[in-house]
Amino acid sequence: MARGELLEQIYTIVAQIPEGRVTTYGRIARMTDGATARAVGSAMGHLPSGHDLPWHRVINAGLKVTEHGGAVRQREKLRAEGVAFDAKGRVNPELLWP
DNA sequence: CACTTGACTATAA
DNA sequence: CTTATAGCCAAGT
Repeated sequence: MARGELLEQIYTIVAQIPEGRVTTYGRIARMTDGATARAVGSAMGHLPSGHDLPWHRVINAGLKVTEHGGAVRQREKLRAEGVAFDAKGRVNPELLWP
């Protein structure tokens, strides 16, 4: 399995996340054939300009948005899709996409 | 090629 | 709750 295909799998999976739902880096990694959570995070951080992936629906294992440069914008997008956060900034586990 | 940096996670103390 | 360790990968320098 070529290395670049893992990224392709990651992009494909992220593109499948339904609106209003979320998933984690680790889950995506498990869905691919060999990628790791770190690889998924790296992929999200190196997304080429002009992409159409719902990157904002990918959160960390703690069901929270990882603090990074676009975290605020990410929360806004999720909020706009109807994703609610609790007092600790955590997302409802029921919104997890398999 | 080596080294660093960063949207990760599980485990232990 | 926090730190620390270890394992992990991609892209940039």
